[in-house]
Amino acid sequence: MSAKTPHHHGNLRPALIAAGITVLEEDGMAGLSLRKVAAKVGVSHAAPAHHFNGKNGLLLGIAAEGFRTFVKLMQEGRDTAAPDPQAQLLGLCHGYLKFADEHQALFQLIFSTEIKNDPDEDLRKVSLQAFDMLVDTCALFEPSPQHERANEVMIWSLVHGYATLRRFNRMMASERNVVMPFDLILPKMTPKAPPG
Amino acid sequence: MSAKTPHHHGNLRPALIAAGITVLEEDGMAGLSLRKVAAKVGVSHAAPAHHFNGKNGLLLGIAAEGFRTFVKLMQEGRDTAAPDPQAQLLGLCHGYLKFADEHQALFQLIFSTEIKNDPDEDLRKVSLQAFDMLVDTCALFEPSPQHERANEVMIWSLVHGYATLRRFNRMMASERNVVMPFDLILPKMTPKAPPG
DNA sequence: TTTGTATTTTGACAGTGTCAAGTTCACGTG
DNA sequence: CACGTGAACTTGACACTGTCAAAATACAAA
Repeated sequence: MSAKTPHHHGNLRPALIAAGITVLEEDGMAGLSLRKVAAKVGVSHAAPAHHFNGKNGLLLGIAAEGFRTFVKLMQEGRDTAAPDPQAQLLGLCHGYLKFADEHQALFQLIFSTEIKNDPDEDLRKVSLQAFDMLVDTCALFEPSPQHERANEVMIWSLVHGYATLRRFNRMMASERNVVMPFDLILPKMTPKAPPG
Repeated sequence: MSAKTPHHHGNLRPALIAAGITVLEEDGMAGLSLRKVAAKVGVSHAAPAHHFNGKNGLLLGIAAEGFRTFVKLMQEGRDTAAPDPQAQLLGLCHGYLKFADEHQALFQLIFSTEIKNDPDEDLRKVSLQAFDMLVDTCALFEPSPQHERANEVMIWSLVHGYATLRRFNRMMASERNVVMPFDLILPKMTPKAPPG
């Protein structure tokens, strides 16, 4: 249980994840290598593989960390919004879009199939946390008469697709730039309790 | 202009793209390498790089081909649907989802930022073609009073997000599997001409 | 045939992930 | 205090990757 610097470096795991995120945001997914991360932290080239059981493990660790800031931004979006359901939902979505904008590589990574999701309980836990935020916010509204979860699926699909579309549109850099304020395409749902 | 087998192999470019797609759908993005594609076609390891100006070029070629079958499936979705606007839009979306389901790696590739979009005119052209299909189908409906393109953006966001969400949900394999028929979350829009 | 040009091959290089074997350190037990 | 014992890390090697320059090949035109 002692938490003093144990060996040459110390607690490598979090340092490697942090360095990995830095490399990812600087050089993108293609520039992320175990050896570069190792060099950035100042350890030998094979050290990361030992801690994460291969590159996939490092990606899992980075993705879990990415989900954490994802959840954090969505929470901040809600916290800074008015308490009525519509504003809460809009705030959540703004946090979602902020994450997609400011952490493009992480956003792509956490929704990527490049990672083989081993029984990494941490990642699954924090990803369900993100989904829970959405479910909780949608619970402020009347459920769709057609399907109990239709609201969640619709909102998540909308915001996720919109975030990806914006990225893609910017990437293609066509003259047809159709990005618009997100609340313009948010559907109307009836809140459970009147806003006051 | 002569199209006889010119050299050792012949028209390598399309063969390499086809092999690349095969490798991609079998081994995923991680297993796709220039050398493997070259071996599959039966040429030397450096031949692909010459035709595509590096790996990124091959990815551009594969992505363009992916967009073509993407457009094809959406077109088929419309063709096999009733002529009224709602059925046409639903058919288009079913083609969209079919592509995402049956060509997962391609779907991920064409919406990925891993590709540096050089002035590859072919890719941009065919990607705009896909967007046009959506615009044309949405043109069967009254435009949103708030913004001229709100319908397109909303529909594309919805269907794209839904496709990704399904993939992600399946990947995470949580007990919370919320996939449902897509038409349940399609918003109501008023068609321009009465269906008949 | 000769020339010319596009196509393909060959060989080399640095960088990658992974594995096996070694080294170094902290720590608990005698 | 000496001593192992095990975890953290290093070292060295291997196969594989993308890229490049130079050579060899094949076809078209003259």
